[in-house]
Amino acid sequence: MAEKILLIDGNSIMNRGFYGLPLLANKDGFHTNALLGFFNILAKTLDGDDFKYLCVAFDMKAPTFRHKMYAEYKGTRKPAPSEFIEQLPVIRVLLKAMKIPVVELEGYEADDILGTLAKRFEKEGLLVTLLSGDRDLLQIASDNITISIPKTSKGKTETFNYNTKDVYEEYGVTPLEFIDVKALQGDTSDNIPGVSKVGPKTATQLIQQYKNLEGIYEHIEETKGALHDNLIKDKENAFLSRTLATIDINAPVEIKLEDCATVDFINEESLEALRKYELNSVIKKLEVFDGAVSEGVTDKGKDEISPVIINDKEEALKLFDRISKSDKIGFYPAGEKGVAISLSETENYFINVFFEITVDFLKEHMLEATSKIKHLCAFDIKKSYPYIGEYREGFDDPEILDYLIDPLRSDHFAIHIGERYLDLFAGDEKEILKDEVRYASFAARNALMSSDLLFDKVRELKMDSLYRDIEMPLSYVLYYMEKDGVLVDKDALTQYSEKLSKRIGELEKSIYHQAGCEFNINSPKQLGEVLFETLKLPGGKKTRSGYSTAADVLEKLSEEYGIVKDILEYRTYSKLKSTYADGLQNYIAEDGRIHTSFNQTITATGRISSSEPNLQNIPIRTELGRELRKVFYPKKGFVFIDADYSQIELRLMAHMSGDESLIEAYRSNKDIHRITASQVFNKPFEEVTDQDRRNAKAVNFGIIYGISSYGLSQDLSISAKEAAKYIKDYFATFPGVRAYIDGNVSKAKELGYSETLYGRIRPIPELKDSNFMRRSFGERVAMNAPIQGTAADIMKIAMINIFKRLKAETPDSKLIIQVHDEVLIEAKETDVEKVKNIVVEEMNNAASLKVKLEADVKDGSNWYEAH
DNA sequence: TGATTCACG
DNA sequence: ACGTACGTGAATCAA
Repeated sequence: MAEKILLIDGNSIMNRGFYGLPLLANKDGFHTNALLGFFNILAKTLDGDDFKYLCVAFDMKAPTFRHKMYAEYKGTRKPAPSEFIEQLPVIRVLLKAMKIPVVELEGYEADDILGTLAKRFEKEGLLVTLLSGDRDLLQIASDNITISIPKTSKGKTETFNYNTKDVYEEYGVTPLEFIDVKALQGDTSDNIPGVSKVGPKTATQLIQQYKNLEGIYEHIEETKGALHDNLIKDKENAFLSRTLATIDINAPVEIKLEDCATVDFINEESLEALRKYELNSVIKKLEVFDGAVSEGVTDKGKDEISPVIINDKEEALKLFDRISKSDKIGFYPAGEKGVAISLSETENYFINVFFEITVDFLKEHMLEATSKIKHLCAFDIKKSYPYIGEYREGFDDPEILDYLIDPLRSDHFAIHIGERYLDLFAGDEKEILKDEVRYASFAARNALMSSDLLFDKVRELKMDSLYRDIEMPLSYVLYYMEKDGVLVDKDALTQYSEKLSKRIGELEKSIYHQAGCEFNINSPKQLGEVLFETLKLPGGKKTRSGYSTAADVLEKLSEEYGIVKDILEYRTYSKLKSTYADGLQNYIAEDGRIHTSFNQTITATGRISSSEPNLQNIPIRTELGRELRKVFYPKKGFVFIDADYSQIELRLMAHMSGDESLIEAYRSNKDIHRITASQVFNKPFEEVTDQDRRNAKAVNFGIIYGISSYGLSQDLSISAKEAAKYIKDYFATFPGVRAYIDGNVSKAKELGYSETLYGRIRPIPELKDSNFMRRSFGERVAMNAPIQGTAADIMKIAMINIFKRLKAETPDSKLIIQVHDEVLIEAKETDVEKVKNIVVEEMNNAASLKVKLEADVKDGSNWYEAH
């Protein structure tokens, strides 16, 4: 069996990677999608074949200058985007670190280098695979040289392989004849003129008949008409084109075969470099290919953990004693299985739930043993509170720390922190998560080892106060809210569901009747076909998968077409049924209550999110949906108290911009949208119409979201021009607002992130993007994030204070739900007034701003009444 | 698994 | 000129 070598067209494969993957970036905002794509294709090619040798060739010319792949983009020679260019030097650095040989030659394209090497190594008896996105290389194909062309879309790579016969099957000519075909047809993007009016079909046919250019011109009389004339006229061009199209297989490449031996991709130097660009998946994918000739460095970073397993009560008690004498521990509970404890990098324990060691036993003794501990570190610390007691100074959660450092990431968990900060590679995350004991052990130890490191970073970013005074105390509040949960009336939910079912059945019938056929109304695809093809309603295509059937599209048609009206109603009803009426049932626990998760490390802006189930999107905007809130009710002897901030974001806009007119508008204590309308539209307050008010309200929202005339025009169903006028008038009225949001954008562009009043950061890599759409998105984010984020910060402060005071003053009353600017409390009937006062006071005083914060409060016997 | 749709702030 | 509002989570369909 002959030995195999893999030759790679570096620029071309980078290019495939770049356009095949979304614009990924590491946390510094440096784009990495071409790099990642390159290595994914490499790994896929290496997988399932056995290459002993490997080498990558690059063009020496600037990518803006003339190589075809950059010009593939529509004939005109667009310069490659900066996001791509910045990755080119990096791939060279990475390959060098990975000891993968790179060949570049002044004045030669990668094609020439690859062609030369392919032919040379073929002669030496090797089997050659040439990996490129460029079909020009097909002329090199032979029985021993395979041209491998990967196609990447949506992250998935498919590869097409060509040897002589494959080229023949697809193009009807041999690889060598392929050159002459191209000489005839030309290639505008490659500056190859070819022969006028000769395209792929004619070119192929001519070559099939006459073998090559010489053959054609020997039998030139056999050709007829315009083709004949063009062939004669462009004869010189044809031969010139062939020269241009021919890959040079005699380039002065000096690399020797032994230099191309694959040794170890993953070594200390490459590990560091790959991590810097956060290409961790690459490490995993490529290290498996090292093995054979590896020098043993690969295993160095491999993380194995073998905790001491404790099944014995006496042993457990001894460990609890050691814990109580420790200054610092890492902890992670594994549900019903036991707990993991880490005393140092190498002292790791797992206490099994076993025989007389029950979960309660563990809780009791852990509480005792940790009661005086100075420093306790735990991922997802909410889970640990049953074992470690109320939050206090000295508790750390690396997950929260990492979230503060970069809220855009979605991997703040133990395994990833190990990889990113501790150089510990535990292996496949999914595998580890299956083994709760193993995961808990990693989590306990990694928490212990990473917390200080992460805290230092947070302190450098000036978020230590945000962390200590807001996020950590809040984690305990959230733990309690989850634990307490909310009562939900299961029977009422069932009744509601049945009511919906009835109407859904009627609508179904009516829709089928009007459509003249039965179909799946829930399938946007089928629905689109029925509406726009069968029934031929106006309203064309929108998405790439077919017709858009979104509500805003259908609403335009609902006046005129009964079926559309029914469909919209059907949608509303089936949404209410599946997501809420039926969906919520599955979450009602033994105690009759729903215990949602309040997630603290998810959102980009600092808000909390709620899941399993999401209690932050319970319907309210329509009466039918709002009814659903009646199923949330307080336990006997209790009432619901609901408080929400009145326009907190707009008030923050007033405060943070310092705009005198807006501040004054708030101080006047009049309806803010009406007063905005009066000032922007230049009318006396009393003459403002309801339509004026609606428009002003939409503008106010737009301002907070990062206004654009188009967005506003969509919202108000007006032209972009009219919307632009509104915006212009708004900024003329409130010049301070404009200065402020412009300042936000330029500050964010400078820093790479935006910031809240309390120092929370949100990175915005899109601001550096060369793509207009993505960059504009970044700008809107820069306008919105400080406002939305500050509102979130303030609500968190209020929650902490409400929690404290309820505990001290009305301990039976509990904070149970938060919906961004609203909190719901299950309060003892006898405490109603007290609780109302506490909540309003703490919400209003959570921050002291240039305009007052105002919370509205209400009580009721269910959520419907209280809000 | 990703796209679409829609519930909330 | 480019094509859009900011932030979430769940259900469903169609690969």
